[in-house]
Amino acid sequence: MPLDAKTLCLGALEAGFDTGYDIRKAFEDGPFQHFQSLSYGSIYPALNALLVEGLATCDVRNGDGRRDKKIYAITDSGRAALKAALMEPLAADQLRSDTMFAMAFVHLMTRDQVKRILDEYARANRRLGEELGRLLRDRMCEHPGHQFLLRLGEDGSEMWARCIEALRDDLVAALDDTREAPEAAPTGGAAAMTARDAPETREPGSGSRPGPDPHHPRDPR
Amino acid sequence: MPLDAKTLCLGALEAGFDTGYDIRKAFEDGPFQHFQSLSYGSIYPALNALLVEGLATCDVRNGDGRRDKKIYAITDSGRAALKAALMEPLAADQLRSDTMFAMAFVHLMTRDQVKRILDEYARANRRLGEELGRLLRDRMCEHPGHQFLLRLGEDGSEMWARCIEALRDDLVAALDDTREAPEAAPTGGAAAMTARDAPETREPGSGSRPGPDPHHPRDPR
DNA sequence: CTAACCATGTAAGTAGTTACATGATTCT
DNA sequence: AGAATCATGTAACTACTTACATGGTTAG
Repeated sequence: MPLDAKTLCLGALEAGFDTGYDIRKAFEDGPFQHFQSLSYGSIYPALNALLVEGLATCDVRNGDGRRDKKIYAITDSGRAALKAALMEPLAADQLRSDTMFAMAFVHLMTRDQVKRILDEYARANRRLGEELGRLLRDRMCEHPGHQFLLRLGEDGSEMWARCIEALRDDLVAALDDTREAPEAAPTGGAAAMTARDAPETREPGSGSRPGPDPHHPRDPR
Repeated sequence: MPLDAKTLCLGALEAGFDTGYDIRKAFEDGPFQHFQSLSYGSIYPALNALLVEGLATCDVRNGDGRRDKKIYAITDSGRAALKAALMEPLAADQLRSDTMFAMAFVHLMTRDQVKRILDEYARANRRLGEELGRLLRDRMCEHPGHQFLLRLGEDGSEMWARCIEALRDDLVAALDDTREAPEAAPTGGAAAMTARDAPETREPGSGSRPGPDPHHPRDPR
């Protein structure tokens, strides 16, 4: 079973996000953005439930004039509950990618449309990677867990973008072939194969392909 | 807006899955498994809606003795509707990874638990990659779109697994450091406390991360 | 002989999201 | 002046999932 809103909020509190507003930001632009999502409508009720169950406490700060601010904090039993939730088997990842689904129907699109979609998609992934990287470096992250999270987000996004770009050209080429030369083309051939091989052949070093190469000049300091 | 159940079914029909049962398999074990999910409760109503709207037709096969089988087929206007859906801006990918979220709280876990979770996670991803690869090769896929989908799924999963493995060892090492060298903690609450401390103690000099080679020996093979 | 597979469907439940209501403050 | 940010909360809605109901067929 996937982690529910309460557990997610507990985690956010443990991570140092201490108001409803702040928690939402953690899931919107913060360290969790790539891996979970949660909106106000889930957060505030969850927070109240945590209070009732004694898993969190709340300290109301009078914000002179502006709306009162509720500072939440996780309790020991809250931390125990979080721990317990992490102990039991974690649900498998769930991905939903309309773009990838759409790619199953390239035959209904123009070459240019396919190219545009894929370019945009790769760019979006790269942007995400950069944002996570910035997050990692800007507020220099003490926390090994957070570092891990952000690095993986960064590396994963970057690599996914490279994958897309690597196979994009093959796809577009194949499209041209099947459309312009519906019969003859043996195709797929060279370009496709080289890209294809990379992942499984444990080639020594030659392949410049989409291989995992998270070697960004990560701040060797 | 994400693609709805109707559009997803339309796509499955276009891809050649022609019964409700078959469509579910396409999302469960088939080419879409990695990118979308859909269950009976959505599929059958969607299929009926498509019939009503003239986007699909249905041919009832009498399965002597066994339950009748309904063979669906996409119509021209169905194909047009699918095409139209793919034309308008596609929703961004949405990932939900409880495992990655959990990694933000490694300080609440034992070293071995972290290792176990990560190993299992990497293995699961690798399995998925292999399954998609098998799918790609077994029923040799004519279709450029399907090929693209399966290849990306395969490569992506494999690479993600590698990423995990590459950063896993660093994480575990960092964990050992911060835990084993807590400045002379009196330790009232045993292991839990020492683990707890890590995040806020802004460790002064040392830095758990030795500068050189922050990650992945990167496949020195 | 039992488990898994084939095959369709529905009703009830779930867990969320969206949009709204409210309002001060700070940036452009 | 207007937009964005800070800040909390709720009610209505939505779109799906789960579990059930049904039952023949095939493989171990």
